Amino acid sequence: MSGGGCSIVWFRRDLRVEDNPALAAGVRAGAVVAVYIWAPEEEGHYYPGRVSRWWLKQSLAYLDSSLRSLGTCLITKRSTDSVSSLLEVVKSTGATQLFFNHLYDPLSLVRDHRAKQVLTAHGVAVRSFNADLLYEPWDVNDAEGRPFTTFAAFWERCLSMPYDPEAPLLPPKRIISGDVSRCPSDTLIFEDESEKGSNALLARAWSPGWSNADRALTTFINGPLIEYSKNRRKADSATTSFLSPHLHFGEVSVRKVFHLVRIKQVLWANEGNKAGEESVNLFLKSIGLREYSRYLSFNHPYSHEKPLLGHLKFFPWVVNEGYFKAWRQGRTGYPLVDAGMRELWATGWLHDRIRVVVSSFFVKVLQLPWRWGMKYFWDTLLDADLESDALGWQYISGTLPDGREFDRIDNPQFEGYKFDPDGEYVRRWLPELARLPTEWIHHPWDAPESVLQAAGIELGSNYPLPTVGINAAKARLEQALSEMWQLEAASRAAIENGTEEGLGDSTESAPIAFPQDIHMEENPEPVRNNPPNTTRRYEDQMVPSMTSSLLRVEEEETSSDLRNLAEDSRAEVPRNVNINQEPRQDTLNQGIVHTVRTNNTLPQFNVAMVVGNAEDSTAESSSSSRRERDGGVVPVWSPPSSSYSEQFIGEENGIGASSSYLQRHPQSHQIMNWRRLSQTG
DNA sequence: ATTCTCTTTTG
DNA sequence: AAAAGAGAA
Repeated sequence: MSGGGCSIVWFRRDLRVEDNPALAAGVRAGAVVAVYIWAPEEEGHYYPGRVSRWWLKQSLAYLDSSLRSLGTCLITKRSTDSVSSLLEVVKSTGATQLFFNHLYDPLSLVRDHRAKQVLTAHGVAVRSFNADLLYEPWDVNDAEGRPFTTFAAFWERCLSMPYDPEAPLLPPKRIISGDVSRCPSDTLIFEDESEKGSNALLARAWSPGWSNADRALTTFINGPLIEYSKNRRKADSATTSFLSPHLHFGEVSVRKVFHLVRIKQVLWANEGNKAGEESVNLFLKSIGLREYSRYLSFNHPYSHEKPLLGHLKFFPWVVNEGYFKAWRQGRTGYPLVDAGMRELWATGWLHDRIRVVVSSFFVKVLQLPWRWGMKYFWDTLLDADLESDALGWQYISGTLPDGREFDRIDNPQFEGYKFDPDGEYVRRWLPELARLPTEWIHHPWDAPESVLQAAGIELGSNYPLPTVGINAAKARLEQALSEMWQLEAASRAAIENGTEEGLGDSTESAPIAFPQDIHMEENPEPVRNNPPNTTRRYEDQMVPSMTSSLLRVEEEETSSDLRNLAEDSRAEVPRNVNINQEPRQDTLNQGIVHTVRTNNTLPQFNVAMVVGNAEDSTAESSSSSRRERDGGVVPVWSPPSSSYSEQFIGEENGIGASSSYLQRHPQSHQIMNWRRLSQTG
């Protein structure tokens, strides 16, 4: 086919052979070298947690064997710098092209852009594709062409785009292997000795790998999907799709999920199956939230460390590592929260509802800094995903325009009876409460002494009393808010007087650091799903360490480099390049629709486009390639041009904030509420 | 029809 | 927590 050397297909979080545009492009172009580069130091703080690494290991092995059955193998490289490793692979294989699929987290955006620059400079043709989303972030804009800032509007737009998401690609029938005789694989180490025991148990519950993902998808769509809406509020039932870890690593493509679900949707709509339709809409909405997390991360690349709305800048967070520890250990004294936290630690999994419960408790009752909680989720979740993690915690913390109101405190006792009405979930994960009657199971502190005695519970020793009472939390929240207002007023006055510039900024832009030396007792035997009659005392509950033991010192440099880079640059400011589009000829089924879109002006916001290697593009378009529109485009960051805070937070005083995010949401509910509150308080 | 109450939803 | 919706009186 295309002359010259082979192409590298760079796998990242697209560990599948089906509907993988980068792989398809490589196969079309001739011989393929499939590469995975393990460079966790590049992730800085966000070195993947134990269970996430376990999954990755399995998934890579699976991908390797799939590739082998197709005629090639997966080359694995251990690296501290992905781009240099790519160059080495280029040198040792004589590759002339590089294909990969887009990622949207801030680190990847920077790294992938560099990869493109460096390899292009070395004469390698680089092309990248959309494999992770229904629509590229820069394709979804409001009527004025600006990115959406609320989920509902975003998702509505996605569902009414003038062209459908791409139909999934079939897996290649066979792959011609490039010459890898001079490109040996490194052995990748994903777990240390202390982790092996715990990891062994994960395999009982989960099967990573793309065809397992496929099976999970089919099972879900043909089974629980129709009941999704009815069952979604049960903390405990196995009615979710369980697709999130598969989706995180790209073992199954969202586009495939979307298409299969849509088929059901049409079917049920025809049958007039109301419940089915509602279920589909709800499930698609959760897919939409995943899309939105990428969208947000792309448009606001600091959303994993900075609040999108800056109005909490002066909030006096409770920096109390004791609270943090109690939360992690599942010893807050609120049964639903504790059950959730123990399930999380034991299994790496939590139902979405319970994620909301425990994180809301964290932010509103304990009033701990949300990034701690976010980091802990990152460290412990099997489906840990930076973009979703950030979206979730920002939503809970009320720093999104459409997030939860900040002064809303959810009461875990009431939520307990809502999501776990019979207390079964609590009994499973808190064996010490197993004998408590349902009447008291979600608020043992109210139970009569005789009841507690009969259940073998001694509050304060057996099971803790509430760490913070709900009423105390409410009081403290009010007080903290008025404190915040005072601080803000002071800061505003200072700025108006011109005496002070960066007071506020320094507060918020030096975010409260992660606790450094929280090393907990690591228990070699992981806590399993304890049968209710086991009498395990809470002291036995093990807790993971916050800082990964695998982090090395040299990494500090890497990560701080990256952080500096991140701090100085900001996303966007498009210099829009019109992209080379001839109307696509879709070999499958959507050719006509696409002409519409190609005539539309291309995105002018948020992303600078780089036209792909010209020679390559033409070669592609002359063949009947279906994904050529993605092929030439790599999202690119423009060089640093202004400080972060102007762009993303916007100074509340309005100075020079014409384009500020906050100003686009002047009616932000939080602020209204606080004004009211501070007058009374 | 109108108000009141209970339920559901809220990213 | 608050608002919107559904259903009852």
